[in-house]
Amino acid sequence: MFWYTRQVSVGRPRRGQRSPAAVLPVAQVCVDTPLAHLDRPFDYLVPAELDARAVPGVRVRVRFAGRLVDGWLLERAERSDHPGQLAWLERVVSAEPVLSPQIAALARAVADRCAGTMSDVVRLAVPPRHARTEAEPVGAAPARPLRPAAEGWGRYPRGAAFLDALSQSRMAHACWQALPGEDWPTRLAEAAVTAAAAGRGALLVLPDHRDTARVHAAVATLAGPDAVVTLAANSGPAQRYRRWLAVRRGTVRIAVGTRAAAFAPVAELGLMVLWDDGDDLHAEPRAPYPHSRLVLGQRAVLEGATLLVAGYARTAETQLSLETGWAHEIVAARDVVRAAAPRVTAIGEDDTQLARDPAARAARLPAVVFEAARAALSRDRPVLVQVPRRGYVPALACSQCRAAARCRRCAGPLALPAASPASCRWCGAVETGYRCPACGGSRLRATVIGARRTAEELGRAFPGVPLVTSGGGSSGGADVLADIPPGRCLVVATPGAEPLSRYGAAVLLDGSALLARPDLRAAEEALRRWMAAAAMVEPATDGGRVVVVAEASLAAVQALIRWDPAGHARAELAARAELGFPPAARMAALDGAPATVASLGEALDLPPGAALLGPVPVPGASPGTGPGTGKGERERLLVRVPRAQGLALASALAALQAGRSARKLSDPVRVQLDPPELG
DNA sequence: GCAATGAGCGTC
DNA sequence: ACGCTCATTGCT
Repeated sequence: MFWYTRQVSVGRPRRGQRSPAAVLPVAQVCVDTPLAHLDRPFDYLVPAELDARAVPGVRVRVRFAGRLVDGWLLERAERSDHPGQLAWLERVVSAEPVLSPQIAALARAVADRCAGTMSDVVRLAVPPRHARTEAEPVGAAPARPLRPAAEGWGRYPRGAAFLDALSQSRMAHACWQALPGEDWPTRLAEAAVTAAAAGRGALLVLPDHRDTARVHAAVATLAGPDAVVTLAANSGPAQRYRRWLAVRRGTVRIAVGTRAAAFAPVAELGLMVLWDDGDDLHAEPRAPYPHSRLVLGQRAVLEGATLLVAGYARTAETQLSLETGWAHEIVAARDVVRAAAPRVTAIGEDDTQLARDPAARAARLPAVVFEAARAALSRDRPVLVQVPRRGYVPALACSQCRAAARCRRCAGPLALPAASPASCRWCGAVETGYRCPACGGSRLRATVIGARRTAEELGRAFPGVPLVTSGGGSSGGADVLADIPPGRCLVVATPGAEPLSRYGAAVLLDGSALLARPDLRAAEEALRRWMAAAAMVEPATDGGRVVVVAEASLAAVQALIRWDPAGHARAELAARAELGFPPAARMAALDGAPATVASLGEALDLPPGAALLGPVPVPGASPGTGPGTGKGERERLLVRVPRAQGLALASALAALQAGRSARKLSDPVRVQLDPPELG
């Protein structure tokens, strides 16, 4: 029961004059505080003079524990359940309702699933205000576009039905495996414009700016340049806010962007697209670490919009959504896939069958690689060479016979930490006098550097052919080549930095580096990157060839050869179910100081079926060497529960964090649900 | 026995 | 960073 009592003005006599709004005098406010135990709405009295502007969604200033803090007005109410006296709403920062009821509900749902706080999620969802931009006149909503023809979806048996569902605003969650060589930006644009033609909004979330630009261009081609905006953090605060406002105000119906755009307040949302959900750029690095897949999945449930998860490859998570019946698949028939795919050949790491050509022989090129490249160049086609990204720990091999170098003590892989002697990655033993057990050679070479060198050697085998490189620098993608000159050319690129082209052949040299990663997703990730590169190669019928340097017996290699992303995802999901790993189970990683982590087990009120694993050293933080040791040492406790207990696990972890923040424990514990990297 | 002072805590 | 509670202190 709420009773208005005139505030006794202690020290602030000027405030005594305020009176509350006549109707709905209570404002429920989400206060912007980092404290987990305060993650709930707080009630404030709306003074009569703020009545008109204090609408749900506006930014407000309130007095909270004495200090003025930011907040978001969630709802107006007739009364409060708070037994004490209410404080006044101090200020409505702007009239713009930036946190719509839909996005507020989404932020709450995402926070609940990630064991995070609503204000943390709202800060990810709502861009910083830019007052001058807010005051600019609002544009008129453009006319509805016409439903596009979209014949391109005809190659997929359920494609037409999917577009029909969109045009009738029926929900139809789907997972689409694009054919090799598919003009996927145009297909996605067709889907988005189909939704827009039905009067609904569309939101397309892509891993990086290059993909975003391609989809933006495809939508603009179909529906005009005013029909679409790109929401990007790299375009300056004014422009960023202006575009975001255009989406919120319904001036633009189609929005594209990277992971922050997953929260974009698109009006009357009908379609959401997530492209290449296996790309780790979709994982938000800021607390509470929501993945775009989770955000869009929650929105699909809350807002009744269709979610389309699309890519060449398929993740185990997406496979699970198919197997539970939540989504249906849109895939081409086997013979259509075969007709579109290049011919894929796998050669082992130690394949010593060198080419007969003298130049290729001098460059130590395997015959298959040389032949594939030569054939493509003779058809005046570019050749793509995919090399590992920087940052992978290079493994060592005998420089003479290329046999993998192994530790004498434990047979673990030898590696070369920066400016130090070779040592074992498993037991740490230092190897000084290496002798190859296969050929007696005494010199080592780094296989990853060797791959890069192979790319150079490839160039030497084809004198006179232009050689360009893309990616691989430390400048964070600034050295990525968008296009390449037409005609014959050798292109050396790191995964994700491949210039757009129709290649005659591709050589995938990063196989061993990718597959050797001690990560649960290594195989899935390798296949995803290989398919992204191989999809740019001409079909086998036109002579397109792909050579992957990896053992043909590996499942990921087989899936590439047969171009079978669905089969690989099925096997991956089955394997994870067997091991009790996500997405078959739900896991949480709790990172903190060793003493703290050790005590977390008892502090948790875990749901039934929960298991604790570890503690283990936090992956990525190399133990024993480097400056990151000592007091900064961190350990990780893993908690695993059956999938059905995911929400219960998250709420137990939120309660843990609330308890810690209430007790003012400064020593932080990082909680991450279904962490993307699992040793 | 009780006011004056200060530390701790919740936060509307 | 404010205002509340509650414990301690010091004086009558």
